[in-house]
Amino acid sequence: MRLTSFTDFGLRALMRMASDPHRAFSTAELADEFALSRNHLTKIMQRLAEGGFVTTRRGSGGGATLAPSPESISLGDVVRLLEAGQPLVECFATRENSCNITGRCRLKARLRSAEAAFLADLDRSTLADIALPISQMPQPATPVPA
Amino acid sequence: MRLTSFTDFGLRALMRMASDPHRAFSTAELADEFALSRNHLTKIMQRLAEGGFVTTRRGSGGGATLAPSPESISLGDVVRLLEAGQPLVECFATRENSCNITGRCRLKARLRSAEAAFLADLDRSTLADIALPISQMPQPATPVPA
DNA sequence: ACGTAATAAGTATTTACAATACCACTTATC
DNA sequence: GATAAGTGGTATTGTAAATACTTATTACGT
Repeated sequence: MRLTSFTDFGLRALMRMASDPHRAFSTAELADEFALSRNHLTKIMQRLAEGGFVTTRRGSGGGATLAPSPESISLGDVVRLLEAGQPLVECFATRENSCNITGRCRLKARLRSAEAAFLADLDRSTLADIALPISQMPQPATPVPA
Repeated sequence: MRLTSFTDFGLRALMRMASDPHRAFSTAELADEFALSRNHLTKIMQRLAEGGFVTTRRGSGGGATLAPSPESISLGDVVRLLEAGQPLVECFATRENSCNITGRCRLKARLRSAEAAFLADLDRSTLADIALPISQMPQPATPVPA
């Protein structure tokens, strides 16, 4: 049972951004914190922007900012967005799956139920509950003045 | 959010075997039903055997048989076994993970809780609840007599 | 009873594929 | 012109699966 790294990093980014909801965070800054390539994180941010969780702005002073308030974003909603199109098991995916007992299978319904329970549990928390205050962040490497 | 194919096929195999709990199923037979290579399924069966869910016997007339009764095997237990060592997110895996906020992170606990909710929901069902009667199986290719 | 053939699990190695991540480059905004 | 998001392509890694081979056990013919 595994979430994609997209979801993992997406949650971390939002957790970080929730600590200062009106500030714009550049992908460069966050990527540096996560020790991840900036372009890779950019793609994750795009998904978050598509989902309406953040707004992005180019250019100087730009970056990504939380769109709604941290209290109004449930963890379940974030996971639903980022895990969209990620089937729990193969037969959840397409109508053209290899399972030849679709329709008679009583396992599928149980798995769906469990998945729903997972998300429902996450819905009990919002970004506000997990915001990571900046004071608790590890010290960034001090930029050496030239 | 995804289960490994190991878990997927393992559940399918058990579901199938639960329909006739005392019969020995050969990996060849089940692999054929699932359109999967026999050796691959063998590895899955080995894991199920290690976990005590089935017993295997070599040689003619051998195969895998459900060890306990279907009623006493909860779906949660099967998933726990087959997904063992499969971290929900990276930071669940090793102490040497890349996340530098371990300890202060409040996300982790929420994810653990959700994972537990997932398994708890599965625990509400047993193999007996999902057994697929043989009469409902698709017709196997008729063996041509020589 | 014994030896042999057939059945079936177990093991090792390799291959294919998708997820992950990086790099080079482009576009927009201050 | 400097900053920062966005895009396309490519390498890498890890999972999934197949192939080829080995070992164990039963059944059956003599």
